Amino acid sequence: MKNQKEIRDTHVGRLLLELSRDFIDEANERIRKRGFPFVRAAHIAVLAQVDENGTDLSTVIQRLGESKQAVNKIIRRLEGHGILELRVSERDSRARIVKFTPKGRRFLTVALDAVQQVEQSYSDLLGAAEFETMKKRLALLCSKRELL
Amino acid sequence: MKNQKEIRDTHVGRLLLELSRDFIDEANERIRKRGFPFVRAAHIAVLAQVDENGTDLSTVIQRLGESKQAVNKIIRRLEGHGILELRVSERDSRARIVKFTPKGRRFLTVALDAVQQVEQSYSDLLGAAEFETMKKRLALLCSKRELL
DNA sequence: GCATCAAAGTAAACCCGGTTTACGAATTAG
DNA sequence: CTAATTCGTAAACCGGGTTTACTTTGATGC
Repeated sequence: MKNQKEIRDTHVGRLLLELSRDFIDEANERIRKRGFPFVRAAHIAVLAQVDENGTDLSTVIQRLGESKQAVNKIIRRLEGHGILELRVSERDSRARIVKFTPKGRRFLTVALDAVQQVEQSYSDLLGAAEFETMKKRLALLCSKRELL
Repeated sequence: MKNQKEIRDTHVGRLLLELSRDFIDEANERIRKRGFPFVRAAHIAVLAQVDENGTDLSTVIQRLGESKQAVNKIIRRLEGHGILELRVSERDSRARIVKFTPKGRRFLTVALDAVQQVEQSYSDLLGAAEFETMKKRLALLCSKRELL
């Protein structure tokens, strides 16, 4: 029989939120130190949807599930930082293709590096085996929730 | 040997972020339907730091780890919605005490209810035993990270 | 007791990321 | 060809966060 206080402190939503913030903060700090001081959480979310060889703006937007205006703002900002570039599609002159610039590709490597480091530090804290099964369950939960 | 695409899609930061957002969205939707349509993620974070019998504003702020101005804004908004009230401390006339109003206490019950429902739905998806061990590991990770 | 310093809270200006409403321009369907 | 749809942009706004600066009150040293 849990009291209110206990629920508030220990429910899984709080744990997930706290850890996801910690993860992002930790990763961003590493990225900033390696020459990209402007990095923000929102950037990472967007960049994760841009493929190596470029992606249609509209599909980036659709994958993120936010309004096209919101995504556009972030992408324009990243363009301003020299990470992304936009080209007009040959197929459809309304459409835009989002691509990494050379600097953007460097950014990407740094970012993925940071992510792996933080992930490793988590794994160290928990032990590799336990960490892996935890991760598998998170992934399972994620995929099941997507189906709604 | 993972390729970049694979890392981007499967690192634990993404899983945590996705799930925590899903959890909050799900809980807030339930809360909105039960008579508190104004609820926002930031409210919940703040309210979680206010005890049954009231808490010093300064300790709420300190527990949240954000600037006092930011927290003040949220609290004023919650005051405007009739959820919280502020009183001057008897001990220190600079200080303020944050308390739930009667409506606020109703809100709290609804919110905790919603949280438990969502948590239960997660547990159902994963199986109770697996869910519990996952949660324990998340909590462990959380507490170890706090120590820095 | 007083001067000084620290702490609590507030105010204002600003930034970032998201929304809605509205629109132009290009493509597709009928 | 016309109509409807899709792609992107613009502008106004909101919520939540920051920094800088300030008042009021309390605590400390002397």
